[in-house]
Amino acid sequence: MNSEDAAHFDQVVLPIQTDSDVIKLGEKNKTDEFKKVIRSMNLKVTDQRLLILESLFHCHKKSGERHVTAQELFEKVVSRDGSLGFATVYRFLRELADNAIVTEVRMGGQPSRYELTPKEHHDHLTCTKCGLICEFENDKIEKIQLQVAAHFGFQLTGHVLELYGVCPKCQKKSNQHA
Amino acid sequence: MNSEDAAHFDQVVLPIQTDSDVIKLGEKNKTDEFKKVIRSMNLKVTDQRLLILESLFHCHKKSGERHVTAQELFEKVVSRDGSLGFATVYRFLRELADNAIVTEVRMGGQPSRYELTPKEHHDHLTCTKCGLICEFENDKIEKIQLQVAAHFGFQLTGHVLELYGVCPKCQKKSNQHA
DNA sequence: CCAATTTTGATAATCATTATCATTATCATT
DNA sequence: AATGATAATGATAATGATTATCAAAATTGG
Repeated sequence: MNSEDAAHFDQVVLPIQTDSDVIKLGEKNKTDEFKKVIRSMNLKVTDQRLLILESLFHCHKKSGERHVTAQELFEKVVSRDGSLGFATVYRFLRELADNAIVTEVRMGGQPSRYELTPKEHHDHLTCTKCGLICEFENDKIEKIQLQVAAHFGFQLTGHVLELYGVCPKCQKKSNQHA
Repeated sequence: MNSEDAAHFDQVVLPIQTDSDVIKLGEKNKTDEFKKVIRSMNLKVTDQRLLILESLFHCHKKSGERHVTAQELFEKVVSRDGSLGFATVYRFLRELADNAIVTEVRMGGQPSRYELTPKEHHDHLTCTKCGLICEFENDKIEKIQLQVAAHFGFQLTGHVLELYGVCPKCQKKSNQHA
């Protein structure tokens, strides 16, 4: 059930947004690009991995689905290849995260979400009720961080800023219940 | 293979203000104070809960142990009362967190850590070489965070800001080696 | 002290994630 | 194209943190 499904993925071709993609795709042969990505991690190219990358990339273009859980991704992928095991998805996602191709967002209590690593750094605002993630970026915060580090004599190498709150939808819900 | 990471992760070195505690203790009768805290949550006073609060407070005073996991706290507490079940610790910690008496810090993948909620919020600046943690606090960042949340219609409930860098000592070390 | 209500502790259940391992697939080299 | 060394897969069991369950024990207002 492996190699002949290649044609099968091709119907997923969508317009490409070049803003923040790590994986740059030529119009014609994205499969070749995905293969390069996989080889760049010193891994072997398999149909499963291509399918997973394909799905990830597909999500990446839809603004509401940019941060996927392993389960969600697994479901997407299984609908196209029913024999693909979820362990494969988890394993490959970890590999991708280790190689900084995807970024893992861990929100305590809720399952990790993954996104294709964007070129431009951004932080996250996460809903603690439903897991919705909004991305934002704020120059002022970045600058102050540098100042803080400097104040302690630190050489800043990275940071994690995660805001937690309740999204508008969930606020409405809890108001109704009350 | 996890517990030693946790230990070195938690060595907080900088300014610790014990007067900013939520629980104000008279020198003599802290038990009475703990009872008030418990009753303020509409819960009944039990020996277990007193012991847990006692232990939490004890940790709070030692700079290296401010952020405890439920397991760590359970172990401390069990050494004093062998019959105390860990479910009780988890339950009570959640109760305390719901009532904002303790603050839960969830760091992706790792078990939640709890600390007595300090009046003044602080963030962490962590050395990636030696694990040194400096606490800091910055009003500007806090305000911007509120603005960001408001912009998305979120009701902000918490945040994690972790800066990563190399501390002065480790900078010197790596200079010597080079 | 008593009765109504909580709390406790032992245990089982969840849920996300990992590890295991026999089977199958990949790919550099024939 | 065939081979074989190595890596990947998928089914399943294992793990680890946290929750739920529930009978027995403890608390507290009256």
